[in-house]
Amino acid sequence: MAQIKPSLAKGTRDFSPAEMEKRNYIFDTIKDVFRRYGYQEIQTPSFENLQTLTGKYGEEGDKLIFKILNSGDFLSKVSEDKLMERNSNALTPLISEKALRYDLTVPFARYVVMHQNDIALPFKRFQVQPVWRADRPQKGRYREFYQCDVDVVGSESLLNEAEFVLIYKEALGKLGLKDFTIKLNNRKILAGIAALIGKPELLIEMTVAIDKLDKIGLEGVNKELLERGFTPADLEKLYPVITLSGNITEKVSSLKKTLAPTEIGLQGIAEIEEVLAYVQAMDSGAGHLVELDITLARGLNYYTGCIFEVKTNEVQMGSIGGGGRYDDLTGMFGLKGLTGVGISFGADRIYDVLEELQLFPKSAQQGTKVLISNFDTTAQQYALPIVQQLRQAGISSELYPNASKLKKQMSYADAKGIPYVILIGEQEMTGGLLTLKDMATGDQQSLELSAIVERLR
RNA sequence: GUGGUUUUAGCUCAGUUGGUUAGAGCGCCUGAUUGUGGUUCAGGAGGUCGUGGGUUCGAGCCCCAUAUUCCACCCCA
Repeated sequence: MAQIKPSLAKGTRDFSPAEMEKRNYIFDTIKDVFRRYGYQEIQTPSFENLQTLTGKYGEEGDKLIFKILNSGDFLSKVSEDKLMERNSNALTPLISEKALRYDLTVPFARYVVMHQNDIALPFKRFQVQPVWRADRPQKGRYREFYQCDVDVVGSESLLNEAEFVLIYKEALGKLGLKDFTIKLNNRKILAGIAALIGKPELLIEMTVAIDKLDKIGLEGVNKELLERGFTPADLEKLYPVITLSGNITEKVSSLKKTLAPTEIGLQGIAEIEEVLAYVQAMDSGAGHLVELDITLARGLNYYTGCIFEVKTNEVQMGSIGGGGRYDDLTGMFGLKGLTGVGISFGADRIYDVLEELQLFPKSAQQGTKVLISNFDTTAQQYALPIVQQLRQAGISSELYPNASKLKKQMSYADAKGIPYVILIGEQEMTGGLLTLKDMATGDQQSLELSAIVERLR
């Protein structure tokens, strides 16, 4: 067989042992918080029927879905005309019926509809799995990455939203992040603003434009709004909203006045206030993390109420989490009137942030505690029951599998960061005591196995 | 999808106007030490210069294509 140069597919990475230790530390920390808030884990398949995924993420999102070619001679069933048209978009559904999941929320909605008779509402689930996006990779952006989602369906209470704020606070705090902001907004406020101008149909255009405020400034936003179908008179009305400033209470009271003519806008503000009140009642220290940011839009089309986004202020990085309420996601699968709300942690970005800030604890690297040397076949035979006894005593142990030079075995222990080595040779086997070497200090002493177990446990 | 950028030893990187045999540090292997790693010393291996074309007497260096890395858009975790 012809040799091929080994390489990774664009936007993917291998995770070596040291990286997996750190990744698992992140996953374990986040999952632990999820469980303590009463969420249970599920998993769904890596790929779904293409139909399940398309049309949920907006036009841009749909383009980023990785499609899977049908099996067999998939072109034989396609008509000559379709092939000659050379129209990829028209051809795709004919040759692809499956796709890699793009996020965890839509598969979850599908899951809820399919298992509606088995689950008790409100249903609180979490899910930690990889998702795939055919995006162009760059810093903090991969084509395969893990999301840690928590969602609850079947409860319209804003207590859920408030708990998500606390989950963010707790999980990110446990991971060592000190300075981060949980941005909060509500789609109803955005709808209210659009209604105020009298152009509810331009809601999406409006949010996309004002979302860029911190990037392109007020003038840039105005320019973009004009390009997207708004008039100078509209900009006049938008001005006080876009340039909203002050602390969260000031923003709320200012918005109340501006949005007074629109019922939906007032409703959005009321929801924000309620969430904040819950947060305050549960943890008075969490309120300062929350910021009302009415320029926060979030692309995913299915959000209808509160929306979240989390940014770290310690390093330059895109959002490390986001989420929101969706009132009718299950409706697309035939189950109407079921509301849901959830958030997501971007594990890979959090990893990059922790790495940059050097926040991984030493204990995130727990490997083999003791290596037993291998002198020759006799010593190996002698060591077999010993290594098992150590393992049964809960001590991570390994017996070097070959009678290589001791120098090589010691180097192995050193390279792998194994803190202790047990030497078993002629002397030890006749004397009945084992030699325990502490790799950090270089000290050696002769001990009985029971004493070694005591010491290493 | 658009524009730019990167690619040379296992890793991080030098490499002059296009000119003999492509370098360094770290790592790796061997020995000093046949029962001892991490330090020290001596020696050694390892490269189709991302890939495919082209220009040239001659290409790591110039041109074209392509892949890849990172960055800015777009969008997002």
